[in-house]
Amino acid sequence: MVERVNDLDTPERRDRLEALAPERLAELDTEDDTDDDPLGTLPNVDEYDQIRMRLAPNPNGPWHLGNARMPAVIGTYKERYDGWMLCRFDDTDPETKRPELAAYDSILDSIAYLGFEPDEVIRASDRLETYYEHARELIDRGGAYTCSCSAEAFSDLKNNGEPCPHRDKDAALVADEFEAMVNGEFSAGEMVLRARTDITHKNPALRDWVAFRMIDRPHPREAAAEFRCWPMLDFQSGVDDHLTGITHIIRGIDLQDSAKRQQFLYDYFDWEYPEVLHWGHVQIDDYDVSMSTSTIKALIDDGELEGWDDPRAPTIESCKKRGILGEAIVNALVELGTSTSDVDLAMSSVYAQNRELIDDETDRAFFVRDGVERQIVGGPDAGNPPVHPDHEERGTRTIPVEGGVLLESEDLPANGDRVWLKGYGCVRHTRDALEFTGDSIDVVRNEGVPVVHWVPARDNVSLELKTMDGTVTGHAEPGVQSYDPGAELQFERVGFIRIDASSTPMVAYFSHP
RNA sequence: GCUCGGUUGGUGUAGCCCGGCCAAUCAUGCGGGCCUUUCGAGCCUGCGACACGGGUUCAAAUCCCGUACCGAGCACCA
Repeated sequence: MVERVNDLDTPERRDRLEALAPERLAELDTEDDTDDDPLGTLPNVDEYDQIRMRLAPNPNGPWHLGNARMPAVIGTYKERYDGWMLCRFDDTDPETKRPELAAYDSILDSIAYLGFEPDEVIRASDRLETYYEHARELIDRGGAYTCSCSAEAFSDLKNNGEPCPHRDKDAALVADEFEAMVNGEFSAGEMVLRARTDITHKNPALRDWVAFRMIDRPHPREAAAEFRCWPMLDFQSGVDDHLTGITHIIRGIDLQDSAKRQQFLYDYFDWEYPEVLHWGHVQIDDYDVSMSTSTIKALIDDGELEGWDDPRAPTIESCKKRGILGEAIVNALVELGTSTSDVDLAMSSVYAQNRELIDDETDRAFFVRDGVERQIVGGPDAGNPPVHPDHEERGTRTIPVEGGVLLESEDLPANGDRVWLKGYGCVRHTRDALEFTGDSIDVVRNEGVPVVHWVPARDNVSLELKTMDGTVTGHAEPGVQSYDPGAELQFERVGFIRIDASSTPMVAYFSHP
């Protein structure tokens, strides 16, 4: 029987199924409604009235493209499920990953550039009292103890699955010592509060982790500068996720054990842990600079990069300068999905997305790098290429040839050969000039005459083009002068660019081919 | 050392939970062709992948075991 079914082809099976069980066929047909984004569905969405997610950036510097993945994916899910999105600054380390005051705003700016707006913004450093209250509650429930072991001494015990002497401390003493921590009566390293998990747990990463520690250096935010007793990420984030009603957490595989650690906390408090997804690290091709906040910062400090918006830096600010839309970045990042394995983001994918978004609206212009000058002999006074080849209604540009033209040296034909100056006509290279031939466009179609871009030798605009490989100087056609900073153009046969400054020379950033 | 996770074409991804519509999706990339006064867009077309070995099964990308490789955690970082 099974073999006979296997022998049927798909339409035959459908026919048989329709005859036997039409309702099952309808089910099959509706199973593949797909969304317009490539992300998978979130787990158990039906169990929640509202999907609530959070971005949890550490404000220790401006964002790079990897950081953008969080708002790109979470923001996309928010839109799909009509959910709620929190931006929570996890700024609880004034020492090792010290927050940078300017980063709070710059991160919010980057999120906005990507096209998203958090429904609420909070800072962990505003919430210390809340964490203290929960720590007291945890101590009351027997879930934590103060410990004055050195990090090394505790690590040795822990690795052998042995408790430290402080583990069975009297609850009242724990409470007192914790208040002393809160009051700043200890210095860094002298005392911590540990979560009591399972000191013999087979995974050593979960054994009695630190919940609070002392930090001597004041927090850079004035409002938080007086505190010395700071929660660790697992405690702070665990409490906040519950209090803000987060239903779905998405975070990196480096935090794979976090949920397991925090589960002990949730058990003590009798809370329900949110759904959690982990994704791998993102690497990026095409850049020589690694996608790491600290690396980029170091290169800027050393003068290797001009700043966070240097086109060689894989940052959001640099993309913005280059005219790469936030939407293009988001589309490319969303395409990466949320797999747990490490992924490479191909910049060609970002470029393809951006091209699709801006191509139709972007005016065309000529830009000649390292120009070779030649006089034009005979022929009209000016060329008139279209503003956009697909939109005749947008008109034409007027580019004079009086006084000669500049061609890219590679485009200058050999003596005696012809070349078609785009928007002007066919010319022949004779000794030291270009003679207008009056040939029709058929010579391009049938005889293989190359088509090249050009600019007037005199009436042109000097322009510096900043690219990932350094700055290129050259000359643009006169009309480029009239574009304001922020405008995007396509330099024909060169690529898309964004005008950055109307100075002399003008400054533009190269977007992509 | 202990623990946890991963491996689908050049890149990314879908499918895996619930084995059969999978001779494996879509995008990007690269190659051809058409069109074209761009190296852009559009249209047509081609290239190219289930890490390896066993097992279960009528049937395995999908389930199980092992191997290899990659990654992560075992911080008083996030």
